[in-house]
Amino acid sequence: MPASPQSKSPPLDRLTDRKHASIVDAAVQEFQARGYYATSMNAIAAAANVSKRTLYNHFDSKETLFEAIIESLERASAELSVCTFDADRDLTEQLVELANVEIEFLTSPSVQALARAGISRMLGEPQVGKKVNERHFHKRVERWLKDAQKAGSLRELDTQFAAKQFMGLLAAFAFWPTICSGESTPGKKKRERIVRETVEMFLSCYQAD
Amino acid sequence: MPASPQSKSPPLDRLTDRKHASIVDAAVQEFQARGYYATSMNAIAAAANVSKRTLYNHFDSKETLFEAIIESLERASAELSVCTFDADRDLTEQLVELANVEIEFLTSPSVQALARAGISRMLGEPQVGKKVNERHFHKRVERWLKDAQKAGSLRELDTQFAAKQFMGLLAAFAFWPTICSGESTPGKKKRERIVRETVEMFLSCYQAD
DNA sequence: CAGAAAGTAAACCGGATAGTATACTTTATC
DNA sequence: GATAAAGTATACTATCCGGTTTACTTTCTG
Repeated sequence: MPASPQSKSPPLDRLTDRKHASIVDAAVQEFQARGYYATSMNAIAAAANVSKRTLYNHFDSKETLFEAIIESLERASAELSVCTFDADRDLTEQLVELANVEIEFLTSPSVQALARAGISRMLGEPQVGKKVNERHFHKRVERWLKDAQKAGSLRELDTQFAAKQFMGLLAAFAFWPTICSGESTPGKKKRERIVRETVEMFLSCYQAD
Repeated sequence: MPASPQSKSPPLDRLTDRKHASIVDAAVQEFQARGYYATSMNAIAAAANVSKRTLYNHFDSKETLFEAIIESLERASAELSVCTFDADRDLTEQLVELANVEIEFLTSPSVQALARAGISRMLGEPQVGKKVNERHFHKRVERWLKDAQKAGSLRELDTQFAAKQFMGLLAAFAFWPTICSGESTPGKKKRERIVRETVEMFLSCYQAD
C-alpha cells in the first residue's frame, strides 16, 4: 500500500523522501519537547534514524531545519476549514462552530509544537519572534465577525479587538496552560464547556440588541 | 548620600552588597532578554562587571542564581495591593480598579522578566514549570469574585473559571503579546481601553440580573 | 596598619554541540 | 549490472559553557 500520489508530478516514495519526512517528523517532536536550544542535531538525527551527514544533506543547518518546520506547520495550519457567516443560521450555533474550529486549532499537536519551538527560539533571538505572529491566527475570527456585524447580528464593534478577546478567552484555557505548565490539552468535555462559556460571554456583550 | 538603613541590623553598603545587587540586576536582565538556556554565566558576570569567581562566590550555580531571582521576583509580586470587595461601592468602578491592579501586575518589568525566564526554563525542563504556576496569580481575582458573588452583586458563577476568563482577557492584550512577539507593553491609554472593555464584557455576562 | 575577607583576571577542565571529513554501503536509474 | 546519487558509521574540529583553580590585588575591620 504505497502512499497516495500527490497532485503534482508523481514524487514517488523514494528513500530520500522517506528520510526527509522522517527528519521533519523527528525534528518537530524534538523541538516541541525540548525547545530550540535544548534540542541537538545529534538527537534529531538519532530520533529520525538517520545519519548526521544525511541530516545535513537535507538541511544546511539547525537554523534552516527549524525555519523549514515552522513554514510547514504554518502551511498546515492555513488549511483549516473556514467558517463563513450565514445570516439565516442561529448565531450562537455558528459561533460555537467557529469556537470549536479555533480550539481544535489551538490544541492541535502541530500548533502546540510550533508554539513551543517558536517561543523558545524567540526568547533567545527576539528579532525572529515577529515571524510567528499571532495576528495571522486571528484572521478567521476577524473575518467572521466583520460579516456578522455587517449583517446586523452583532452590535458595532472593533473586529480586531473583539477577535483578540474571543481568542484570548479560548487560549486562556486551551492553549497557554499546556504551553506553560505542561498540562495536557483539555479533553472533549472540557473543551465543550470552554466553548460554551466563551460564546456566552462574547454574545452577552456583543449580540445586537 | 548612603543607602537608607534597612529595618534589620544595619547591613551597610559594603562592596559585597553592591556586587550582589549588581549580579542580581544583570542576571534578571540577561534571563529576561535571552531566556534561561541562552544566557551564560560568562555573560552575566560581564554584564554585572564582576569576575566570574565573584559570581560563583555569591551563587553556587546557574541553577541557584536562577532560583534566587525567581524567588525575589515572586516576593516582589506578592507585595501588590489587594482589592477587597465593598458592597456599597459601584460594581463597575471596583472591577475597573481590580483590573487595573492586575494589568499593572502583568505588564510590570519584574513579572515580564519572571515570565520570560520561567517559560524558557520550563520549555527545557517541564517538571520545573509547575512552580511558576499561574494559579497563584488568579487568587486575587478569585477572592474578589467570591465576595462579590456572596454579596449578590454577581450571578452564580464558578469563581475559578471566571477568574481565568477575566485574566485571560487582560493577558491577551497586555501580557502575551509582549512575551511572545517582543511588542512593547501597552501605554496608559491602551491599558485603559483594555480594562474598560474587559470589565464591560465580564459584567455583561456575570452581573446579577 | 595588619590580617582576613572579598574581588580580579586569566587560564583551564570536562563535557556537549554545530558542523565537517573519510571511507564505505545501499538504493535508484539507465 | 554499472554508475551515480544518497545513506551510513565514525571520528574529528572548533567552539562554547558551567564551573574550578591559581596567583594576585582591593576592601573591610579590629
